[in-house]
Amino acid sequence: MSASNLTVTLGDVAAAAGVSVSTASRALNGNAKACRISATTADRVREHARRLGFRPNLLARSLQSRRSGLLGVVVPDVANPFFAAIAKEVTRGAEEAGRSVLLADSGECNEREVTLVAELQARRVEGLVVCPVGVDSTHLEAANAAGTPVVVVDRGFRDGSLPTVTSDHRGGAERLIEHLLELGHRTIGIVQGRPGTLPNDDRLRAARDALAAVGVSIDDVPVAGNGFTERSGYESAARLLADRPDVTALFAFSTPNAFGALRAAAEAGRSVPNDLALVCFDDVPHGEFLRVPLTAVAQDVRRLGQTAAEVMAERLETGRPPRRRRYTVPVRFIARASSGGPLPGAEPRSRRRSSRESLAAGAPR
Amino acid sequence: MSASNLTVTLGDVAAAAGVSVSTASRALNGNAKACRISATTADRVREHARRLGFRPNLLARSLQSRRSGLLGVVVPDVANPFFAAIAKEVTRGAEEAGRSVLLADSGECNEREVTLVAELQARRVEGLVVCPVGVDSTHLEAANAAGTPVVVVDRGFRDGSLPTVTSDHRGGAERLIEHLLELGHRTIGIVQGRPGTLPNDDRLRAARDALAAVGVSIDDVPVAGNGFTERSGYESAARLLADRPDVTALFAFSTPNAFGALRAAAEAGRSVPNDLALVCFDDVPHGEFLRVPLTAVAQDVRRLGQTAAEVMAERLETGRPPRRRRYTVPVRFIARASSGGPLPGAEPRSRRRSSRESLAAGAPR
DNA sequence: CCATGTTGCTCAAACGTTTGCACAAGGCCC
DNA sequence: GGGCCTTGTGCAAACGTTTGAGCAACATGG
Repeated sequence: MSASNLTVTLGDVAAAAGVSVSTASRALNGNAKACRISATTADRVREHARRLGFRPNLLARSLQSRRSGLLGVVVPDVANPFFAAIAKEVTRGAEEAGRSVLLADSGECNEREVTLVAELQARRVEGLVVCPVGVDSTHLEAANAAGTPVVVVDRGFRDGSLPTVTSDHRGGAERLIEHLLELGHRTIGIVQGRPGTLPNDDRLRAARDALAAVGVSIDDVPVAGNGFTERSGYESAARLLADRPDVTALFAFSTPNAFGALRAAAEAGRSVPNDLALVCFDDVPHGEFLRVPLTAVAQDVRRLGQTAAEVMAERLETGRPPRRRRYTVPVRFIARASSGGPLPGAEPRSRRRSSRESLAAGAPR
Repeated sequence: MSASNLTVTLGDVAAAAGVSVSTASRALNGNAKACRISATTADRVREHARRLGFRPNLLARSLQSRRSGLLGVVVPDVANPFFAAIAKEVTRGAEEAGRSVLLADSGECNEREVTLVAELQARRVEGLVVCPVGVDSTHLEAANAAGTPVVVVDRGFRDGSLPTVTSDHRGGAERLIEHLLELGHRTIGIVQGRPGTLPNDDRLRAARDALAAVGVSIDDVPVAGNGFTERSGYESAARLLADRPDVTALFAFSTPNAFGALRAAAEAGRSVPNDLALVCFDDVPHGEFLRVPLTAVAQDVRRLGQTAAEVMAERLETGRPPRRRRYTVPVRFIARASSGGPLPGAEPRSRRRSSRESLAAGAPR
């Protein structure tokens, strides 16, 4: 009998209860006391609302209150577990604050991202959490300037004013290179992701710096790759291994990159880790069940999402600009089998700093 | 100069152009011709709109047109790649139809699902695509009856009227059991997911039927498990292996279940596939790189999502009830190493029907 | 018995659009 | 030169809420 009926309006409830619309509104919105609605009237209104299955129209409410209760989330690929996890945490945060999430998928296309952001603005989202494609930020800067707070996650922009949440790309890359150096590697091929994006370039720079610190010239660091995909990983690793047969280790910038490299290595007749060490940025779920468990640096995806949600929440609640411009989430180094043991004939380097290591290859947790 | 400004209203544009709001509205909405707005006026209005950075307020538009342009999507866990993929395809479909997606995460909690559906209805979504927790469907039936078309994906309900898109759970389970039977297995332990859900129960029934067809009594089919999680897989497999040392094969109902079973097997001192065969429903990405590549039945997740999107699109476009009540998406059987070779001493059964097999273990694609 | 305060409610404007209808001006026909 | 169609535009209502201001009725205090 009290099945919800979306066509019942506040007016209908008011009429049924024999009061005016305004009284009905106040009675239902809890602040009955403050608005001096008698308890009996309030009860009567509520009773009729229930009976008619009244559902307030949030569109109307939003229009009137100028608060849509909507948060826009834009990611390059929802199906990618990385972004899915971020979306999840942001959604959770938004819902805690009573907001709903409008999710959009840019498909790694900057133009689409621009369109989507405009669309979300048109829907009057109160804020935007964006994992940008990373090419251009003018639309995001514009939205931010126009009063829609923007928080950027993962891929950021070197300059500009947008608060940005990222993993510690530099620290992670440095850690992996140091690991390889300790094992005696000096000629390390880099299977990079999408050049020009902040995560990629930060990792690349950190890797080069770490190598330069032990005297490896920048020209002795072969680099290839043009995307975070398996295909790019495969092609660039194949090229790298063909051009520079002297590389003893590969550093892949993503797990798909690493899987591609793994295939390329197999086809080049180099077995991992015996003939070639492999490390990668980003961990793979169930990594311990892989034939060659991958030494990796794991990003704390949930914390990335949570941090973004928090930064956004604070901006929305206080109305202030964000405290900081950059929020860096630590990564976790996990040594597994793919990096192998020390190179024969290499004197192991001493570690410069300590760091909590994780379990070894394939150990059940 | 033409930076978008969300506070600029149609009224401002009209005033700037020296026309009435209605004229401005008609000029901007393209139907200028049909509404007999002169070309010069239309241009002038557009020019001023551009200059002022006018962005129509979609909330107002939605309210007036009674079409929110919103589609609600509810899944139990966005971070799960399976649901993320579904969300992606549905999002894509919605955007093609000019709608945006409101995404909600029920966290496998039925109560939460109920709340979320209500919330989405309050926002006047035009349709709901739901991967339900699967316990109860009254709220979904109610929404559907109240005029918000509902399409159910993955977990459905045995009765009721909601159009439902699922994988061919029965066919997949049957195929895996037949595979094991061919290899000579007769005592097959079932590591099930969440009992009571349609995918689980369909798979279970099909498995039992397939076994019964070759004379294995239902009492000789050990079953354990209470969730699609790794933990449940681990615990139930451990129990199964302890209680019934005679099982020669396990059928896990999800990849997490399978990983759990793998750990349990290792701890029980049984190596896969030599001492124990293992097959599972659901494929794992990069399955060929696993130490023990898993024989599996892969769901076509994208097609699940696409089908849901299509069914919803047709319902929304035509306004008709769905053509069918059940849409079944075929699965793909993939033989890999985890099911091992024929049992020693077993006469291999002949296949009853043919089916396209996929590549063998670990083959590069 | 009048000023004052409190209680309980209604009126009406506003949020930013869309859209049916009316209306003025001009051209055309007879 | 009056009727009529066409063209271009404006008025005002509507969508379903919220909310400030106003107004009776009644109690209170002097």
